[in-house]
Amino acid sequence: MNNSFEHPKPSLTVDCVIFGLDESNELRVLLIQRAYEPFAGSWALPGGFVKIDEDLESAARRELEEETAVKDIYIEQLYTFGNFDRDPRGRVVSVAYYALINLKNHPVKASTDAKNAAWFKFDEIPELAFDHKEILVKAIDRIRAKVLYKPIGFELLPEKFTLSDLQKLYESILGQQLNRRNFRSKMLKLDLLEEAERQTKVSHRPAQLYKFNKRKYEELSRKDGKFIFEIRFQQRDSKGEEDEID
Amino acid sequence: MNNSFEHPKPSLTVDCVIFGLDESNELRVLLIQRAYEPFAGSWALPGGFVKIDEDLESAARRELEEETAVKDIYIEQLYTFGNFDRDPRGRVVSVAYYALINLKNHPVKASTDAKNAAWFKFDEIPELAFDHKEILVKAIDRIRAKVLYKPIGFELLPEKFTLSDLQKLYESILGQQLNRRNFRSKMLKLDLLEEAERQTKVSHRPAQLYKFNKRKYEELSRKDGKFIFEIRFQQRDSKGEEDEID
DNA sequence: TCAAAAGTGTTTAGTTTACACCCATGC
DNA sequence: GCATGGGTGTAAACTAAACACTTTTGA
Repeated sequence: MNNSFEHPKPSLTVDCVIFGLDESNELRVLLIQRAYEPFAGSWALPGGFVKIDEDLESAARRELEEETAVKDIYIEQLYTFGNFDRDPRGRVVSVAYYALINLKNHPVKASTDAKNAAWFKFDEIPELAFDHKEILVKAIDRIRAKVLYKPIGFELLPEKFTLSDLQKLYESILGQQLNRRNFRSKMLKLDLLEEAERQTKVSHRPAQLYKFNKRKYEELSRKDGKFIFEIRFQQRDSKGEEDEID
Repeated sequence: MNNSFEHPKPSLTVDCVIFGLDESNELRVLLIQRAYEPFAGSWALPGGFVKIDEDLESAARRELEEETAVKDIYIEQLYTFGNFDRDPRGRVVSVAYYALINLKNHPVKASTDAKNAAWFKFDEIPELAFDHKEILVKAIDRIRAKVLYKPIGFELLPEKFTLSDLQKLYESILGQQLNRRNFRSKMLKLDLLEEAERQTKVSHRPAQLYKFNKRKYEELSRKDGKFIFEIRFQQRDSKGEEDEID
């Protein structure tokens, strides 16, 4: 392959918005602290330049692993940011990816190119380098919309989880309290959760653990034209808040 | 701005998937016939190289106008295609855009870089250059999904249209027959259509013409948390087809 | 008077919402 | 024995689906 076009070209980068859940089932995002200029010391999304012989998604994975040690995850393309003034170094177009990961399976440590890597709560996000705030906002919008009609939330949880874990996850992504009984019945009616064992060693009634049956979900999506995964609640003319007080 | 990064860079292009409706309310896509190598003579999506000081969306608009004379339309980013072997000339990453346009307001003519430009029905799409077939498929998937929860269909219609026009549009995008009475009542219940005059000079009962009230849609989307635009039909255990025979 | 498309209402089934109390465990 | 979160059922309101005949016009 020759690659000798005449005209000047933009540089091409990838950036990754990685979401994870913390111990209390709150959504967090993975940021790195930049080691080099521009924006040295600032927090930013992990990412970097695409190599000439590398697919975009591979580049995203590589940069993510290089900077945070997170690897072997499922990522999805978010959007491409290409305003001509978005990078002080010159014309840089960035293809953004996002992923939802299970925080426990993917320990984070800062490595090459990054001074530091850490998980941030949404309400504690610092100023970010470049237009990374805009990218992050777009990613949040995307998962908020997507979680309603695709079972992406399960990517964030360990293999076995309780319905309360799942509900807190939805509440955290949607930024909205959900009614417990309705959440449970809607989720169970989808018939995509398999019972595992019960919890042990909790100082309250032990909860049922479930596993998400991904295979079944995929079969239904393929075969059954009528099957729709949908988790959406509307709240009738919201006068009273929350779940009732017993 | 300096733009002197050392490493070799991919080239960056934009491609446009433009949808329009023909006289019989069938969906079509705008293709050009390439004037130059590679793939000279092949049909392809309109598009071309991004200039160094040009935003991505501007590039998409410029290329579209250069090749097809279509201009002043609302376009939206679709996806970025960057497999390293997608272009025989070397490494080329392409940011794809899509748009839905009203065919009558935007006459098409081939110009610079294109031998020819024409609207194709979905079942008559020829072999396309590069990975443009894949881009097109992704665009169709996108509008099929989006038309269910955003009123994008109206972009395809003239200002005033009948409910039958609108229904045919939905049927054409979704590839599915819809029940006329249910379609009408669902659409009217949204309360986003304004009555205009009636049809004249048709050799059957003249239909009511409507205009889409975009302002009202936007207000409701902003203010009313409960408001959801949704046009989706499920068909109960599909035994009988079509509308009943009178 | 015919052809062609517009227009309309109701019943039924299914889904969504709202809501309050008892249960099981560890400490 | 108490604190903590787990677990459950139902009635009422609403929404979606199915379905057949009459109307209006031009030719």
